[in-house]
Parts: sequence; C-alpha cells; structure tokens
Amino acid sequence: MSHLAFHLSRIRRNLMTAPRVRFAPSPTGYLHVGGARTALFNWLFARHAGGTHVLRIEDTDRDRSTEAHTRVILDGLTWLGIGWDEGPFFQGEYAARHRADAERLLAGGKAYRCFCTREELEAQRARAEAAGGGFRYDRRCYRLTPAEIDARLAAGLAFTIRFLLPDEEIAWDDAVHGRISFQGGDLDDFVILRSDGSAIYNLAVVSDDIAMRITHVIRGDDHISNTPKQIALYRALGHAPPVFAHVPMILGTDGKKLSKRHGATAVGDYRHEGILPAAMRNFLALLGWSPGDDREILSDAELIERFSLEGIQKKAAVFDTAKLEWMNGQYISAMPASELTEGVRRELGRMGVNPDGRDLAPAIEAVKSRSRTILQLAERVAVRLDPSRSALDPKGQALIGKMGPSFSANLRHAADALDALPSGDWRPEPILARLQHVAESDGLKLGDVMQPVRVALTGGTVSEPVNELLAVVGRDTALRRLREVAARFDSRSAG
RNA sequence: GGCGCUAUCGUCUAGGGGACUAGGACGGGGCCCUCUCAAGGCCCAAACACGGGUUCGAAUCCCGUUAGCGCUACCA
Repeated sequence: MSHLAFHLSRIRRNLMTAPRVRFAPSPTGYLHVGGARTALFNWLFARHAGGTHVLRIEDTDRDRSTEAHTRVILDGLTWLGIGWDEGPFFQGEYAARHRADAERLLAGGKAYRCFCTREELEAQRARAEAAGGGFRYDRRCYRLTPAEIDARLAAGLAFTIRFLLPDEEIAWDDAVHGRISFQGGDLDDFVILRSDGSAIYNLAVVSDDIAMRITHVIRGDDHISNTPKQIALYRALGHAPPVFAHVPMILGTDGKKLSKRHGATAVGDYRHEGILPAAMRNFLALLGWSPGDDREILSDAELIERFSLEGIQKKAAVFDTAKLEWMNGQYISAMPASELTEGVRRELGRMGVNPDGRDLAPAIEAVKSRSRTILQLAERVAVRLDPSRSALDPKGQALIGKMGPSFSANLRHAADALDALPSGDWRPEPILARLQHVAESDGLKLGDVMQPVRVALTGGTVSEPVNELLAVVGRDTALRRLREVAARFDSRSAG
C-alpha cells in the first residue's frame, strides 16, 4: 500500500470508528493519583484504538477553580508523559451552549423553572432528614400554572431550571461493571441551570461530551450515580449516550478514599520523591487493570498494545507505596547511567552539591541498583563525590564501637597499602588485591578491613563492594578521608 | 434513611463450571552468592467474607446476609 493510500485509509477509519475519549479534571486541587490513573486509562485506550484523547478542564465551579490548579494539572500530565490530542478546552467557555441546551429542554417541556429559594429548599431538606428519609424535590414548581409562572417572572423572581426526570428505567451496559440499572423515580429532578444562568456539572458534561463527539466516557466509579441522570439528559437532548466505563477508586492503606492524611497523593509529590514517570505509569496502569498474565514490568508500547476495558477491575485498589518504590527501583536499575544523570544533577542542585563538571556516570552506575528513588540515588552520588557529606548511621556507629581501637588501626593500614598504588592502578581489581593483601598480612578477615573503609566513606555498613566504592570516590579524596577518620577516632579513644 | 457499586493471600492481581493441592508480584521470613547491601537464584508462611441454592461438579452462576465504598447540593 502506498503512503498516500495508507494515510487515507487511516483518516477514513478515524472518521468512521475511531473512539474519542476525554480526561476532564476540575481544577479545584492538585492532580491526584486517582485522576492521573483515569487520565492514563483514557490515554492508553485512545492510543490502543488509534483514537483521540481530548483534555477538558471543568472549571464551572468558579469559587473553587484556579488557574494555578490548572497549571499544576497540565504540568503533572506532561511530567507523567500522558499526552492529549485536542485541548485543553475550558468548560467555562461553553456557557452559552450549556444555557441554550437548558433552554431547549425548557421549551420542549423536558425541564421546568424552579422558583424555590435556597432557604426553602434547605428547610425542606432538613424536614425530610428529621423524618428519617432522604430528600427528594417535590416538584411543587412543576405544578405551577402558566399564569403563576408569568406572575413570578414579572415580579423578577430568580429561578433555576430543573430537569424533569422521567419515571422510567434507566440502564446501560457499563464496560467494566456490566449492566447497571436505576429507576428514574428514585432520582431527583436535579437543577441543570443555576439562577445566574450557569450550568450545573451534569448538564455541562453532557452538553460538552455531545459537542466534542465523545464516544467512550472512562471515569471514576464515584460517577456511577451521576450516569443515569446524564443518560436521561442525552435522551432528552436527542443524542445516543456514549459507552461508559467506570473505573474503581484508589484507596489509602486503611481502605479509605485516598486523601491528604495518607501522605503523598498528588503526582507532584511522587515527582519530588524521585519517582520516574515511566515507573509511575507502569504502576498506575496495574492498579485496577491487569494485562491478564503475570507480566509486571511493561513498557508504554506493551501497555498500549495490551490495554483493554475488559481488563479493568471492578474492585477499588489500595495504593501501595512500597510496590511503587520497588517498581521504580527496577526502572532505575535497568536504566543506563547516562539517562539518569540529568535527574541526579537536578537533585544535586537542590541539595546544594556542585559536581564541578565531574562525570557522574561511574558513581550512578555503582549505586543505581541499590536505589529505589532518584532522591536516594542522588544522595549516594553526593556522598561519593564528597565523603565528608556522609552521616554516621546507627549500624556504622555500632561497628566502630565493636571494633574499638582496631577500627582506626585497620583504616590506617588500608590507607597506607592503598597509597602505594600508582594512580593509574586506582581501579577496582588492583584495589581489591591490595586490600586482600593487607588483610592477609595482618591476619584479619577481609571484612575487618573492608567494613571500616565502608563506614569511613559512607557512614554506613551498606554499599557497593568496597573496592568499587574506592574506585568511584577517587584516589586523593578516598585516602584523605580514610586518614581523617582514622585520626578522629584515634584522638577520641586517646582522650 | 434511600439508591447504587464491590467482595481471592497484609497489598496489587490471575482465574470466565472440571486443567485449583487456587498461580504470579510487592511486602515478610529463610537459604545460596558474598567484604556489607542491593540485584539475582532457590525455598517458606499467607486468600476464595458468610449462609443458602443451581449442578454429577462451584472461587467461578443465582439469591440472601454481612462488611466496605460511592452518590443523595443552585460542588465537580
């Protein structure tokens, strides 16, 4: 097939069948991991099907929406590597269409003016609750005669527009839950247009989804109870509803809806904790979705290839930070040092460490398989650049206490032996040979020489093999540090 | 209260009437490797919420119970 023919067929296919999905966050807070996962599912679905991913900011709640939040959401998506093909559109810009739709419904007898004030409504609600039941609007304004309506209009009374909810079954075949059914009679005649003429969420969403020709609505299952209202709106407006796919919530470790008190919940938090976008995508994709087999580490291409609505779980999922960090560690270990340098450099800058143009790759290479976040990685690199940055941890402390005077004695022997090594031989293998020689001639176990060096250089008892550590730190810096530490603990035991 | 959704190891999940002695992964424990740790390899503990059906046979289908969650605004 020629290129031209290929493109033509592709365009044709897109016109006819390609799905259009949207991610529609409201800018009333940060980009939450739940929202991020919804965005990811939409994106994966669109990519898998060769469809279009639309980004729409739902800013109709003017009191709570801010530009700063919009910025954060956009940045979060960009950092995460979740793209969109159209938008961002701002719902606030379609107020005229929303209003026209409401008025069309009103003219068609599918909605009615409600002159009840907030106070009256609140009183009714309070009464209903006191009686032990739930509040449902009693349609008193629906029963107003044309003359009564005219009189109120003439008096300049404010009104909202309420949707007249038909008492019929409203059901749909949810792509993740299967058939879900509601009775219209159980639902309220909800407000679709505020008294100031602005649209309420359910109307705005339906109006926009129709206008944007959305074919699949993939969103959190906290919207299940909104869906029958929206389907009723589609019917009243004369449009076929899209396919709905309600994805499960993400919970905190206590099984409650994820919130601030669970710690990090915004994607920005994970960014700052040194989580890689690719790891985050992979982890989020597996939260509530499964490719159907045992694979855990999946590239974007594999995710896109395998993604389907059928693989989405019905049950809410608990966000497990430990597994995220494990996965991030897998990504870090598998990445070449060259791809990690930029992130490490940025962290070093934040920590106030100046690498002075030094090649960070060897240090990164030495510690990356032991690091689960970029933050950890950068801290370890910083210590290797300048061992005086190291802090003595409890295990390092314990080792010093246990070894007593031999701690500094062994350190000094190691330093002296290493000093004999020509700088051209300051490589892991010769270093190891020297240290083995020291241990042998002093009648010590290799660990008795290695561990003090490790503690002197890193402050702890855990690191890459000591010979590699020495090689990475560099001859001059390492020798100086070893002697400094030996001297410090000599004077301490002498005093 | 009403309406709706959900229920497999601590957590993420596989499972679609017989292949289930319920598999994998994280986390936990142990062993190997080893100068320590990580990685890797091997091993262990750990689950079908409960009760009724349907069926020759139920983790799987149906009903109920219980529990959790969501919605019930002139919020989204």
